[in-house]
Amino acid sequence: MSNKGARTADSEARRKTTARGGDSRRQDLLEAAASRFASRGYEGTSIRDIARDVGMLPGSIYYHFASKEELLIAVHKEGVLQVMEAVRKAVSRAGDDPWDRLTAAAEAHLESLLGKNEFSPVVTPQFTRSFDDPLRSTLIAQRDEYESYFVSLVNKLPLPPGTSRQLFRLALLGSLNWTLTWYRPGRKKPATLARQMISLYRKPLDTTPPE
Amino acid sequence: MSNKGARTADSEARRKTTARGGDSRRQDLLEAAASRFASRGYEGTSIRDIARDVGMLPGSIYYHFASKEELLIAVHKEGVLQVMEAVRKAVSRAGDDPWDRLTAAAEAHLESLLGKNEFSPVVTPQFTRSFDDPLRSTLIAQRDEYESYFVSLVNKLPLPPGTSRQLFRLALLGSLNWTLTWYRPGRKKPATLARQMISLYRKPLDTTPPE
DNA sequence: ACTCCTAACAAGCGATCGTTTGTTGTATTC
DNA sequence: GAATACAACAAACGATCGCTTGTTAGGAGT
Repeated sequence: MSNKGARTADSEARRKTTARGGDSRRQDLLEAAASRFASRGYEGTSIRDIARDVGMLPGSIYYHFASKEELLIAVHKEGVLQVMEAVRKAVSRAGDDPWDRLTAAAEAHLESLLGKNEFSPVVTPQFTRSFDDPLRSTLIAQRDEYESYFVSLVNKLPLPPGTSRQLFRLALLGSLNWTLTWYRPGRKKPATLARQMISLYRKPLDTTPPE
Repeated sequence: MSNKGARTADSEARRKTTARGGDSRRQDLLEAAASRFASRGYEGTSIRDIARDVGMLPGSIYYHFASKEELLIAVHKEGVLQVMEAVRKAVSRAGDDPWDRLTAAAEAHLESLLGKNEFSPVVTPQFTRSFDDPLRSTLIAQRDEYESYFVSLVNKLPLPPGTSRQLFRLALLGSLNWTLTWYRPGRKKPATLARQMISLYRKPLDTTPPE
């Protein structure tokens, strides 16, 4: 019970800043940056663009973030967090069957990737590709924490002997993530898409009779 | 030595320019731009970067290409052409079996995507995503010509009734193209990867007995 | 009341961006 | 040998880039 009251809690007090509303401007900046990064890319987005979106002068951003790069890292981190929480929650709602759990994860994954969430496109490794190594490693490390969750889901799957679980995971994630390039909202719900993609794997597509 | 027969071929003479080497500098520019675009992205690449790579002053590029955007379009076009030729040739070498033909196409696709070819990463739709509409439509139109070839290959496949051929095609291309984000050379050959990915679809992964 | 901190504004820094313009050496053509 | 076309150089244009600095209005804590 070493809760000493206000003395040790100065770090928490600093996070709330103005007491009412929290650091809402920081969140505004994160969202505006995520949206811009997702649609125009990192290099294609200027500090001035983001500032204009939130109604702030360019220089003022540097009160909240030390650099454009740190803003990117924060956006990426927030994105990983949001997707990971959505997936974890969906899996915990699913039953014990390993396929059901993987399906629930895929559904939640696609829903946050294609849904209203502006952060998730930034999280994709394809986004990370163009950076070089101090920054790149940081982003990959954040992302890996999420990806390893899929490893454990796939490992629990009863698969035919000789099947490469790693390859299956990468192939499935590829199919899912690739929807970002062609999906148009309205046609089919993301969750439906995810379920259908998984069932493509479960059932055999080859109808030619073995001899 | 002075070939006199080139009387009527002034259009061809114009393409070769200096007679020795053809328009080799234009090709140099295309390759340098492709390599930069692939590794740093379009916005992350400056005209000065490309000029330095080929040993030329920045302004000189504008003798060969009217703008940075036209250079991108030319790079993209060349990339589509190279991949399409490789795939067409591979398919024509394959037999009549629809699965064999699709497998051959996937192998060639992955080989040029992951191999030494610097152009192919630029061709991926993920690269196209961040541009806006006059340019974006141009690139997508170039790419669609290639993608429609896969449509015809998948359409010839004997699939179980009720299977969405469109979804299967998109899922497969997703798995293949996503390798760009995780593949590291040396571990496994691209062609092997392609074959294994297709076989993931052909055989059922679900081993739970139906009741 | 008095500090102190927060969160922003205002202005501008040097660097780099895509692009333009004028010029020049060098082959090719007549 | 003169005229032409090619393929590049040299220099700079205005715009925009990420970022820095100095300042200020207004709450919060004591």
